Amino acid sequence: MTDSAKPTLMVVDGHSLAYRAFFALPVENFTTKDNQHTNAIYGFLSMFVNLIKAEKPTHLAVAFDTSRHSFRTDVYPEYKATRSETPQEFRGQIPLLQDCLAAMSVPVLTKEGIEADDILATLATQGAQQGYDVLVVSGDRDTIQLVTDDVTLLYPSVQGVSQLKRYDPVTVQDRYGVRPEQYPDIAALVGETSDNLPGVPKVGEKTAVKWLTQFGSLDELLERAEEIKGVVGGNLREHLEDVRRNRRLNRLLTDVELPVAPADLVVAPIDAQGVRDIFARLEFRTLLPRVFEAVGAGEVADDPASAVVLPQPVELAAAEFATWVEAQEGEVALRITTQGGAPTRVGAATGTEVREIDWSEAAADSLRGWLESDSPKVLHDAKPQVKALLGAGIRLAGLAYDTSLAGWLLRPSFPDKTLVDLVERYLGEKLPQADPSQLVPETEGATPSQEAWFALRVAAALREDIPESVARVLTEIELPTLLTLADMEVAGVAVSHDVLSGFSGELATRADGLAQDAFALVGREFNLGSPKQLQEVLFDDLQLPKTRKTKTGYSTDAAVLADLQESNPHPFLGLLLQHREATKLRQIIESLDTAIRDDHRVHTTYVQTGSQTGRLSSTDPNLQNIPVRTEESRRIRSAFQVGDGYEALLTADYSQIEMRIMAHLSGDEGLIEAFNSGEDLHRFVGARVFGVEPSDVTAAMRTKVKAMSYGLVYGLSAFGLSKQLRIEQSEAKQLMVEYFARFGAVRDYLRASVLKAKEVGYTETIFGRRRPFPDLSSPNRVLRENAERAALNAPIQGSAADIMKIALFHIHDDLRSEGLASRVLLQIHDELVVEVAPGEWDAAERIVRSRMGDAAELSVPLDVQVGRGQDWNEAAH
DNA sequence: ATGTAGACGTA
DNA sequence: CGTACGTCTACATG
Repeated sequence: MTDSAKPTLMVVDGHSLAYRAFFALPVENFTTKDNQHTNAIYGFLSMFVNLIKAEKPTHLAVAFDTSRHSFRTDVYPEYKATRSETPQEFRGQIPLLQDCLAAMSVPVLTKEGIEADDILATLATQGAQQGYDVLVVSGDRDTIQLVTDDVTLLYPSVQGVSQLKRYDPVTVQDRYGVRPEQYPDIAALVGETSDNLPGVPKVGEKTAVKWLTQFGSLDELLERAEEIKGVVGGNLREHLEDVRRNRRLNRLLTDVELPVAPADLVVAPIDAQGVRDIFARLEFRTLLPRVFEAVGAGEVADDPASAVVLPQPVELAAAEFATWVEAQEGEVALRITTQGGAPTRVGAATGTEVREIDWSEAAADSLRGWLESDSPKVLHDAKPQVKALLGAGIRLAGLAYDTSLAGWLLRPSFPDKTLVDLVERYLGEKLPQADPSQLVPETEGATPSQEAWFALRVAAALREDIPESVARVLTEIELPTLLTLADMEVAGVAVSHDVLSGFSGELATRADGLAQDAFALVGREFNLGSPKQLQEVLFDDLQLPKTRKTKTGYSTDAAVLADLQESNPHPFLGLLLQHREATKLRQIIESLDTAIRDDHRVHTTYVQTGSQTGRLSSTDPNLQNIPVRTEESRRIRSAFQVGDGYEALLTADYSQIEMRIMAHLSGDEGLIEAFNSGEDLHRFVGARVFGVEPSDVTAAMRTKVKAMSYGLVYGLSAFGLSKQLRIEQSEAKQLMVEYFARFGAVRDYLRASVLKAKEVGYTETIFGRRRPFPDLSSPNRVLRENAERAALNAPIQGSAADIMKIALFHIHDDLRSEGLASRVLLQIHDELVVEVAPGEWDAAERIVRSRMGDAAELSVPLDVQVGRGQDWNEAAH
């Protein structure tokens, strides 16, 4: 019925609709891993994008209440007073919802002391006067009064938030029996319980409509109230003032002063990256394409790129290509495409020109000199390219910049690691990509040299944004580490298939036996590996008490099973735990075994941008989580063996590096003394905390202070400590008090460090690596406290990561520069595994000890433990 | 085929 | 209600 020539203004009551969504959607399904509830946000946005898609408004705004206080509460303090407190879980979602809307370029309107519906009423009135078709979207019945021929109300039906009922003057008349502008008269007579506005007793909608029809208007009715007979007549006469008050309060303001007019609310292009970022944080996946679809691809603000003119690649012969790159004065960007780990093409770029060639023997020969020279080169994600060159016998040097690492250092929390992402974020352009789903792509992807050209420009943009200290972390730590990691990945580590498969067979037999015993106990067979089926068995068949709740049911993890075993001993529990252990070990062994390559070695990939703190991560397979805790699991480590042509494995690990960093950063004299005394740390701390001689520290005391010390680094609470140690919360609290009485500077440092982070918005390691923490000032308590713990940990874990990286590449470089064949194979956060060539043990040990010990100048020594063996397990002692 | 939840391995 | 990771299985989606 809308006149397509007229613009459509849609105004939405964000508060009331989000509130309905909050109750409509089960919170279990809408909680992020950080425990942020998102049901109201999701429900609102879901409905919102449907609306935009269906109604295609040309102008758009969402209004929110500021607080419960408004001019209505000034007039009538009891207004809405009976409403229960809006839950914190709901209120916390509103700022995030507003962030989403901001990213979608939707104006968010609020005004102190004014309710959202008054803003709606004002805009609707103005819009209708100015020739718009107006759509009011609200869950508050009072907005019915706004309906006219030009103003339509969309009101959520009882079925749910996604169903909106459309009210025009005819529908209102049909449903309520009065014209829209009379609806407040009915509401005034009937009253509104939810707003704590009592009406006339015994008067409902029917009576109210009858009276209004009979008298023509509310004023007339109140004037001639004497004419109404019976009990209700009496009631009306007794409540005249209430009705007048109700009518005053339910009249929406149409003259609120706003900073915007309808014309200012024209639909704007969305901030595509901003929407991606916040949706990623809220863990919305399916919503993203819906938003983009609703706003229409043409409306997305990341388009202007098509206007960028790409330099056209010039294909050269190998010798000419080498001459060209060698002739360049400044940095040259480089992009080596690979297939199966071998180079296929090479592209090079300066700011204005691009050149490329196919990879070939001739190309390798011509380019070797330049590639191995110090001439500065800029790459995006250099490591796989460095590895491909190593495979071709070329060792890349002169690595001046890696845009992937730089992007990560600047924003470690964002997953935009591809060049496409960086081009979009830092250049606001689109890197042309061929559609991989099409055999004959409609759009040409960028060529290698064009990608290099983009990388060079991204590097320039990143250099603008990156603070000095972070830039130094890139050039002085990350880039040399990258080259070291490439060598480590290429080297791999020898793993014995025979050791693994023997163990795997044993475990399989054992797991089978345990499963059969368990089935016999329960009286039926089921899948022990299914948490769902397991719950039935534990809580229905065996009638064990319910445990800790999870999103989908009750937990069956090892900790709660151990608790259950204590409170309700049952032989099934023991079998289950043993079965879990056996199958877990077997699964680790299997995945390791399938990762063994033809050279009998396992080649992991270190993800240098894989953490937010500066640590590495390891994938395909992950060699940083090989079991070690139990005697049995260490058999897996004995499968990691010294390779052919080498003499021994050397392991070197930092002892208590995080506590040492804490001692250094806090300057706590007690802790510094502990490390300088040479005494066992936990014994020393235990002696101080419990006021006994170090020799009198019992095992129990040591366990307690050890847990406390480690917990400190993670922001542990008395609650967490009591749980971990299985002691009373009061005792944990007391332990913390005693601990801090002796080591107070530690607490002072931790407090000050979080406070500083809140002030500047980021944390910093000893070497200047930064991690942003926007959530430290979040009004949402869960988000804020999570951020506080992470912020407390980040400088400590991050500094340890920095120190290890520095030691790692120095060891790597020293081994090479001394012409040794020994090589570093693995890094497990605070441990290195080195494969030592015959006759090189002493040299290797010397280099490892000195480089690890001297990696940083702290106020306490960096202690390094070195072990030697034929396999990883043996070398660990 | 792809994604999520629960569980669990490491520092 | 302790930080940082990766990977497996089962199971629910498409």
